[in-house]
Amino acid sequence: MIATPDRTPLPRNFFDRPVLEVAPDLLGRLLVRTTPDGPITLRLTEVEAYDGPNDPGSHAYRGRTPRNDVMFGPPGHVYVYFTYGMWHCMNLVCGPDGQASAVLLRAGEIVEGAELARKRRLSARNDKELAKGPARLATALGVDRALDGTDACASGETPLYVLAGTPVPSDQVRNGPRTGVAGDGGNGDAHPWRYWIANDPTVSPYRAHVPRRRRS
DNA sequence: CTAGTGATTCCCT
DNA sequence: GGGAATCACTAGC
Repeated sequence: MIATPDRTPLPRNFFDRPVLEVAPDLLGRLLVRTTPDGPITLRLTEVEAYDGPNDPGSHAYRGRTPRNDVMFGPPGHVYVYFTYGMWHCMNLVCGPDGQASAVLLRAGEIVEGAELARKRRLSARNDKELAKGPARLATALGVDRALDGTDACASGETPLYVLAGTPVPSDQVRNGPRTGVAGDGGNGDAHPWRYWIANDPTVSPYRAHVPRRRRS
């Protein structure tokens, strides 16, 4: 018997914890994007942790800038960045005000509003691909820098918020190295930054980081 | 399935 | 100036 997902918002103190504690706890939670045409709801299936000042792979590693400013603010807010000239990716800020850690939302399953997500993701061959990858996830939900700094703990009062949903039992959580991150030191290092739901078809495939060659 | 590469623009050095 | 927390597409196995 499947429990009905909990539609109460996650409280701010949920995010005011160490990022490696928050990240696996976000799996199975519901992200709601309200749009003029109706809500799009996504169940989180894959996330990745960035540990602020201690983490060479984090955007916050080299200090506060206009781009990463929201990461240094209070927990429970959305940090959106623009990358590769074309894409946006979204994070949820964790830890106390000033700490600058965050969880990148890498993939999810669209559980409501799939017809709206499909219009934004015309290249998706099936619904499993709608949010399979961090930029795809942001595209499917219509998230860009205009939503940078949104409070995700204020249900109904913001265009983007997180509900308790159904947390995933720890025996269904898998973890491993981050994907595609420069300065992550290759392999043997540190923490299991990336977390996903075992055998979930919406989880993005692993890709090792490849340094780009210069254009001729 | 895997591996390689072009697209395209912002931001920090 | 040049790298970037990616994607879509192609070729080849």
